[in-house]
Amino acid sequence: MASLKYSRQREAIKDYLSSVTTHPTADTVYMHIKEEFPNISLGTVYRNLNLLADIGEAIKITTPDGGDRFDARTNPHYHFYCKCCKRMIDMDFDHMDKINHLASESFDGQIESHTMLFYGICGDCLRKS
Amino acid sequence: MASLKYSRQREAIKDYLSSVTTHPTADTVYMHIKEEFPNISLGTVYRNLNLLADIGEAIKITTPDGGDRFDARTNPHYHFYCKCCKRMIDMDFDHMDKINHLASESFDGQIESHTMLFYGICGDCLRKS
DNA sequence: TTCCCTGCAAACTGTTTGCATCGCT
DNA sequence: AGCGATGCAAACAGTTTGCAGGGAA
Repeated sequence: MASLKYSRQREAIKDYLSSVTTHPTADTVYMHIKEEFPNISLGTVYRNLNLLADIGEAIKITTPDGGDRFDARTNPHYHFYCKCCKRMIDMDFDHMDKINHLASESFDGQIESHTMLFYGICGDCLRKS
Repeated sequence: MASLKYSRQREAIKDYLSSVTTHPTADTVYMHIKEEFPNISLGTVYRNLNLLADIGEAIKITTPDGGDRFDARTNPHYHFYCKCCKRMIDMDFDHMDKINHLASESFDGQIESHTMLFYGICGDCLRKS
C-alpha cells in the first residue's frame, strides 16, 4: 500500500462525491471541481477517482452505455438505470448476502462479490409519459 | 424494423458465437472469422455483433475491465467473471424472476430486466494456486 | 529535501462511422 | 436495378500515462 499525501484536489473530489447521490461520471466530477479549482485537469480527476476506488472510499460502476459512474456510498448495494432519463438510482434491495450464498451453492469457485444492475423506467419518467 | 439481407459474414459470426461458450470480445470474434474470411474488417464484425444483439440473437455483456463480451445464449442468465483468468462463465442460478419481483416491490418505477455479474476466483484457478 | 501530486498533452483502447464498392434479392 | 452489407480508414469517446514542475511532510 503506497503512502498517501494530502491533496486539496482529492479532498474536494471526495467531498463532492459524498455530497451527491447522482453517480456522476468522471467528466461531471471534473466540471464541478473546476468551479473551485479552475486549473484542475481531467487526468487528475481520473487519477483520484481511481485512487479513491482503490482504497475503498468510492466505488466505480460500469454502465452498459460506456462511461463509468462513481459513488461515495461504499456499502454494497444495487443500482437501477433508467433507460429514459439515464439516471442511476440506488436500490434498497437488501438480499446481497443471501444471493451470494445461494449462488455459491451451485458454483464451482469462490464468489467474492456481485453487482446487480436493474434496467427499466423510473417512477418520474413513468408519470411524465 | 429494417429489412435484413443475407450475408455470409454475419452467418459465420453467428455460427462462431453459437459454437462457443467463452463470451468472446469483438476482437476475438474478428480473429476467428478472419480464418474463413481473411478480408473481413473489424468494423463489419462490430456492425454484425450489434445487429445480432439488436434483433435478439445475441447479447452484449459489459465487463468492468472495458471491452464488451458477446454471447449467443440469449435466454436470461447470469455471469461470473474470474479475476484471475479473466474468463466469463455462465451461471446456472435461476432466481431471475424472483429477484425482479422482489425488487419491484420496493422500487418506484418499472423494472424490465436486470443483469448480475458475480466476481471472484473460478474453480480452475482455485485448484492451481 | 524527498517524493507524491499536479497540469498538460500525447497516447491508447474499444467502438463507431462515412464512403465507395460489392453482392443479395 | 435497388438497396443493404462490406472493407477500409478516419474519427470518436473515455481513459491512461510520461514528463517537468509544484507542494506536503
